[in-house]
Amino acid sequence: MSAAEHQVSIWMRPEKVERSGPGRRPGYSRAQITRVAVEIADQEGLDAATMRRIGQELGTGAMSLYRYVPRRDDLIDLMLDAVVGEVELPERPSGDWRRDLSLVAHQTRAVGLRHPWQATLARRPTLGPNSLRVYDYSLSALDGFGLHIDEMTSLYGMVGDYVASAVRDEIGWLDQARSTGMDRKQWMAEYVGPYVRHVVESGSYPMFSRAIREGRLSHMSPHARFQYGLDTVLNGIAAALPGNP
Amino acid sequence: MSAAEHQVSIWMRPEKVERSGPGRRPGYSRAQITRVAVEIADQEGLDAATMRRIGQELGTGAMSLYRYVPRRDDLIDLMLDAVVGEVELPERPSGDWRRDLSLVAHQTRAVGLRHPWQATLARRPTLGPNSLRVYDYSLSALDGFGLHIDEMTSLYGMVGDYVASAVRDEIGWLDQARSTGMDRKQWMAEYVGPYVRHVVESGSYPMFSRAIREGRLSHMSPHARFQYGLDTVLNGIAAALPGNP
DNA sequence: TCCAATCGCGTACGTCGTACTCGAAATGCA
DNA sequence: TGCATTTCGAGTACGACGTACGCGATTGGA
Repeated sequence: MSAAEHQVSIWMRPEKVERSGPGRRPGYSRAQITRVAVEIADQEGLDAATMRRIGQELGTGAMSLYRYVPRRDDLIDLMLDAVVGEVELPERPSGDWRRDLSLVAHQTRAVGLRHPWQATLARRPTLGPNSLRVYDYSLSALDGFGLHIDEMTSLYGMVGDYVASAVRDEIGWLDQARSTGMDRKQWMAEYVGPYVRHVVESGSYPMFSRAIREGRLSHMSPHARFQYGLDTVLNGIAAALPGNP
Repeated sequence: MSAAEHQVSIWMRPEKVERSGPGRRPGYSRAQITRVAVEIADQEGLDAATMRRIGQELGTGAMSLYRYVPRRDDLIDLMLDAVVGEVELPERPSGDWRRDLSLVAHQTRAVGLRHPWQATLARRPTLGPNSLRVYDYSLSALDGFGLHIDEMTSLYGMVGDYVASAVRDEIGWLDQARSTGMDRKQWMAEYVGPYVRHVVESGSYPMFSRAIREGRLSHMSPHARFQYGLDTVLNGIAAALPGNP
């Protein structure tokens, strides 16, 4: 029982609130712990957000946190949904699906860049309230075209997958830049360059070589590159919507 | 210097082979270590593939491995490219792009299910030889339609992102089933059910509720579900190819 | 034969998540 | 008001982990 219980996601084990009865009152809260953990992770990376460190930042010890969160992994789930909460969306979609999905995509990217640690976490979709809100907004944007709910899910999935992957890639470059002090161009020239040149000259990978020689994507600004890929995805969605050329 | 050196990916630090000169000859190899690590990870998860455990399986200690691999993270890169090597592809694409990309997608899914640990690793695209081979095959399939190389890259990215995300999702359910002894249906009914019902009944997430009530995706077989999403992506690509209705 | 390079690997350090435990604090009820 | 009951805060401790360091064993060339 307690073995299976631990597998249950944090969303099904709500925080006890406003208990009435005897016993000391809690001095902290999930939200507070989560906030501190996010701050540490933002500044020093997810690995720095250890239980000990979070406790220290709160003026307490590591073990106190376990009154509020069953395991560190669950805390990370809380952190993920917390940052999704920063995605700013209107009450409901505008009616222009392309504009709405673009908004979600750009907002999600912004959050990702603000909290780089979340990009490296590939996990099952969280069912937290903020994630559900974004999901619902996005699917609403695709409603009204006569599509089956499963089609909408798949189409929105394309956007979500693209954004996650693009942000992951972008953050990879930022990390590289921060840890080596070189920007993308320098890095390419001084480190990857020789290796890539070797690969290209081997002649074994003609398309990769073309991408290196003719590709413009890697010379574009991060924002422009993101937009380029997003347009590709949105064009794919447009083709699936009846009545949209 | 050595700080930056450590950031360089494993692909730029090739294994010393066939050294001539004094010194003892190596008793192991990167390939051998990688193979053992993959076997352990397949059977017991990536966390079980510790340096100590890999050494033990080879009849040696943990520190011996560091003669071959700079860091455990680099070993994981090697493992990733090694399993991509299991993707079976013909010498060159057939000319039917949809068939070719489907093949890559299904092969990649098969590899992912065979090595579940790889799904949880979200990292920058590896530049290993096997990964390059799959990349080149896929982009070749999209060649000849007059598209710019960047367009091909973006279109193939949609497939890659979808497959990665779908496999991750599928493996999430398999893990859940293995660790709790329940299949997806049981799990839904006994654990997630009450929570989902609560979410649905809150009325705050109408599209999520519709997905729960009307959605057929979660009732389909994993293979069929994968194919459904893949078709959505491939349809999106078809729309981008000139001359393909 | 001897030197210098390389390998195998034992030891040890710092760090992590977290199980266990118990005194302190806060309440409801007598 | 005093006490029984319940919950919280947090110190201590354990068993992992990755890996820095250093040394003896092995090897080929001079």
